[in-house]
Amino acid sequence: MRTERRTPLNRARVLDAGIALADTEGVDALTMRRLGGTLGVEAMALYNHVANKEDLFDGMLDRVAEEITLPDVDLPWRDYARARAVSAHTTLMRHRWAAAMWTARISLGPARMRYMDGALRSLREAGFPAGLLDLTYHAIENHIVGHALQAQGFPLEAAEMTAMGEGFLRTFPTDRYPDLAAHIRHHLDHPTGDDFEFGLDLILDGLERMRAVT
Amino acid sequence: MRTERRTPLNRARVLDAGIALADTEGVDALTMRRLGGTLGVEAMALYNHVANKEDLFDGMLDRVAEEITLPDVDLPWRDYARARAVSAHTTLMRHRWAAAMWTARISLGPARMRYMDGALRSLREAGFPAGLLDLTYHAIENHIVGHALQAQGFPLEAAEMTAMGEGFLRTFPTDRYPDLAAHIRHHLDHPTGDDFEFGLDLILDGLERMRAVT
DNA sequence: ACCTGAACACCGTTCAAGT
DNA sequence: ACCTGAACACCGTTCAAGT
Repeated sequence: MRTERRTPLNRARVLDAGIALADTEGVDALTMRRLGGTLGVEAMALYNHVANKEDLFDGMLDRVAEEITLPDVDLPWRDYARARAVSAHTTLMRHRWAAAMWTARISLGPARMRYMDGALRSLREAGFPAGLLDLTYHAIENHIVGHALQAQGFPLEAAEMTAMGEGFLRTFPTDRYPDLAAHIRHHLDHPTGDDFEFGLDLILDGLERMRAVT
Repeated sequence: MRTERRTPLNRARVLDAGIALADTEGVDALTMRRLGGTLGVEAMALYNHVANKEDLFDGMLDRVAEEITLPDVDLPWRDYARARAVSAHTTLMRHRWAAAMWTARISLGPARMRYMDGALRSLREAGFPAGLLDLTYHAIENHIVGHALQAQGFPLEAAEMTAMGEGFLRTFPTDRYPDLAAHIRHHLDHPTGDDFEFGLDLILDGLERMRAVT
């Protein structure tokens, strides 16, 4: 049985395979050799399509950014900000490894530039003055990334989550840290965790109030 | 010239050396061999004091948590939350590598447990009901971590920052992303970035309002 | 143009051996 | 009790060589 010669690699296929590997096995499992393996190719072949591992991550990140739905530019700023934040949040939940790189990397691809520029434009057109605008943008963005990073510590499956928590609480010094114990128990009872939109609306409400004043 | 026999290693010295190395050279430069080198010891000797690299990071993180000043428990919740958030923020700015691990790791040492338990206790005693309390805690925490992660992408020195930005803007498609370009320019003009407290107060104000209602 | 083999300078970690 | 040498199974990356 002869294995068919695969269609030649290209950058997009390398990036997508990288995302798939990081999604399923974790970002630590993403090595050039393993990534090559999933594509039926030696590790060195990847260097024809990405400059190095940094460039690979930057490319993966921008491809993730493409998955974020940018709202209609004519929406009121609050609806625009809310819709884009929710979409960014959903996307980062699908690709949890991306959270730690999301704002920490300076290198921006076109999709991330569109994302940022659109958000900033919406705020400016809503009348946020220069200084407040940048603070506003970061307040929202920090919440998105902070939440995604927090979610990273938890397993994806609810059952797995419960098992982890039970084992955790068994050895936990509940009497010394009663409030923390209650907090952990709360996480076990509410594994879905819709607290993203709670914090988001808190921020958006505050921003609307500030905008009205200035 | 004979080198004096050093006082034997212990866990605290290993952790502190790890923090110092990560602070100065970046977390990627923190390898067991290099860390051993800074302590005048072979890499393998470290395994007498930390179980493995995971354990090393967990230990370092808890030592960082010790640097956070926990406010007086008798303070009103808003003052407590604000003081602890500002102290956590200052600490994470000193140890930027810690941001990505801060909430993503489940393994908690005693210092982080004290930090979390104290924060949760203050909110509970202020009358936040069970459900709201956990949302509140995360809203604040997400902001701290989100901001720290965002700061990670920027160099520490103002001069270095300006140089980076100038080079960045030179090749930047300003006409295609005018609002993003303005945002970057804003970052260059305000390298200090006191936007942490802006977002923090936004959240705290919103929380106080919710607490008053319930 | 794209891929591979061999090689280099690293990693984390184990373990028997030293003091 | 603490440290080391040697070793193992990996890394990212370069480069000459193959098709």
